[in-house]
Amino acid sequence: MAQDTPVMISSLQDLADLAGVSRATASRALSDNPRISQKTRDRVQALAQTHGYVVNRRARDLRLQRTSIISVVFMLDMRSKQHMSDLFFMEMLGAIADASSDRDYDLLLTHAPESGDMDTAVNNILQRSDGVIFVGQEKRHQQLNAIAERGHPIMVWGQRVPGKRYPVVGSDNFEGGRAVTLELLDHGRSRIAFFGGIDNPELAARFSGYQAALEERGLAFDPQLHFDVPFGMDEAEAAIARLLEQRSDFDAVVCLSDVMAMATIGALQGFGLRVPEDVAVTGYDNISLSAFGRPALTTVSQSIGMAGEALVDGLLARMRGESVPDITLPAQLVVRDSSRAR
Amino acid sequence: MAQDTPVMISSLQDLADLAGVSRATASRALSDNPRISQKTRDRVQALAQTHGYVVNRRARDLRLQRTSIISVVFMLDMRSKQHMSDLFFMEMLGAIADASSDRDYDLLLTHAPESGDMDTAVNNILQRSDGVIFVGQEKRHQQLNAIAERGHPIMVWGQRVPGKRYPVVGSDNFEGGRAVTLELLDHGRSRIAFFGGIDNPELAARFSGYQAALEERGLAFDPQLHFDVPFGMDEAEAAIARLLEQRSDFDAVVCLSDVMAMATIGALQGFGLRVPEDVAVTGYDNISLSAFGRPALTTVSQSIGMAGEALVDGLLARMRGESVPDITLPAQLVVRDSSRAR
DNA sequence: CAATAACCTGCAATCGGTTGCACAAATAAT
DNA sequence: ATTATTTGTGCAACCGATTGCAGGTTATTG
Repeated sequence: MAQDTPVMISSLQDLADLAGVSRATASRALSDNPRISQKTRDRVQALAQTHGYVVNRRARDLRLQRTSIISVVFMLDMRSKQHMSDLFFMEMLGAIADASSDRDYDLLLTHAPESGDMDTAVNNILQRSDGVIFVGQEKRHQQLNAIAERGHPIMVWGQRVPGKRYPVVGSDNFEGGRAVTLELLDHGRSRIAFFGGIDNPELAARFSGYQAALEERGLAFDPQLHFDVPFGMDEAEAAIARLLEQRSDFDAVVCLSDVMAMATIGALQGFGLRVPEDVAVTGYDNISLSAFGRPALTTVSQSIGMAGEALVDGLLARMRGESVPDITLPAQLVVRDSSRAR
Repeated sequence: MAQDTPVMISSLQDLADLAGVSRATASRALSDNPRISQKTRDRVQALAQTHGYVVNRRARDLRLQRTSIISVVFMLDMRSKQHMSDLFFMEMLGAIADASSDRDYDLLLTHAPESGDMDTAVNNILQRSDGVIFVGQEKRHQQLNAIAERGHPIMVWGQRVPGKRYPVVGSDNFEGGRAVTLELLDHGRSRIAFFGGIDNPELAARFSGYQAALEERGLAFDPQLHFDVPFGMDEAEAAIARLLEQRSDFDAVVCLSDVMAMATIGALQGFGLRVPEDVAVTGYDNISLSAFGRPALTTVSQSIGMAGEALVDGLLARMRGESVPDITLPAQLVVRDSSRAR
């Protein structure tokens, strides 16, 4: 169990001494610099290996004028109570963490500044890290543009909005909204409500997809069937319950998130309606819990794992000064019980 | 003086030049060193303020032989498929992130090494950070002891196991298990099953609480009613479904986690049993979704926010060389519909 | 007015690496 | 054998802070 480790080495100097070379040579040997003979390189590297030497990243970073840290900022809309507990964000964080750790970058979690003072907050963040990934663009589009224009490397998870100056990775929200609506339309539903605010670009795109689907099937969009339901579960369920007392002239509901869909199902059932027999419900995000409700949730899967990688790789490219194309990941319909009576 | 010059200052040297003092004096002025006259301190600090100067943490850390980073390691049991998507861990991460950011430490997320080679992994982690918070001790108790004995600052979210050499913060798992069982017993249930493996100290403590409650009410513990259900939702639901085909001679189920409880409710309902009328179900963790299932979940709340603070503060104390007492946070019963027929 | 104490401030070393440049040794060309 | 190349290493400056120690002012005292 105790593998006999020889001398404990902590600095490059120690390693150099041990190898009988200078610090400079040792450094180059470790980084496979071709100017160092193969023999020396091998010897130094072997020595480093057996003595468990690893470079001090802070020292290296200091010299190289970088930090080896990527910041992640979640742009949550506090007002609407959408917060970290929204599982989608958590799963996204996991994906980004995996990707950045693979690429030898540390991850720094940061709050989005609640109020408007984004600038100083972002400056602080940038001083501590080499680049920033923003998850969600919310209504901060202008601020993101300003940051990008100052030349700071950033990537954004979000939607391609016109006039943006930063690269985004996003899923095809339009297509997702369209697909889920078509699924309902093509299985006998005709009065399809849409639950959720559309006050940010991603949500607006899903809403457009919903409208497009209706149109494709020759149905007119009825503004009465769009309800601005808050994101938080508590508020959502209460709001939906209130809504149901006034009207229930729909046979399906497209929800903006899985969490909201679960709240909706709860409210419907509490109101004595059966899902999906009386009202079909669909979610969005395909969070891991969505398969386990009663009924299991029909939803749209965003490729979160791919998103994490694309965001991190894109950011690294930005840091190298390269330009990065926008990426749209496929949104995939996942059909489960909540949309179809068996 | 009162003239604002938006000169961008990046190094301490710049600031010193601007103030007409040496780097040394500027450094001391910023840290309120009493050896610097009040007048000079004020002037330098004001200058730093107006020019938006902030120290380069990497440089400072290098000099001070530290990193200003706290690592968090989630000790997930990969075998049992309990993973990051378990919401409890996510909420815990959020709490730790908040606490450490308040204290000006960055957070480094790390995977627990899947296999046994914990030592080198931990060495790597420790080289990058000043201390480590382990969330969950699993079966790694010995390894944690070894790390602590080598003098590395660590804190563990877990249970006070005998012979441990590291400080823990945990919730009162015994009391939580006891409380939830008593709740069931005192509302008419008598054949109470226990779902979940007890192969780590925290879970074992909950199980002990369950047994203790039975005993208090004069009931014998029936080993037949303990089922080792896997943690992952897919596996859990499948396992429970299989189980139900063989037997259902119980009127209540105590589950080890909320996620597992949701799976259980799904399986029961799928089997045609009503919850809570036929079988009452309780969870553990009080994750934010637990209030919204049908029925809403009776569960035990662990004070995650407090836990995050206690873990971070404890770790900082360890880093200062202080000794830290174990902390047990209260486990609070949260009664909802899943345990009581209305 | 000179001597001593009390205060401020700056010099320079240090943390642990990376890298431009100079130089010595080995090899190739004349 | 001498000069021109190539090749392998080392010297020393640098990244941006902190801090022990010495030195220069000013205030206090005899």
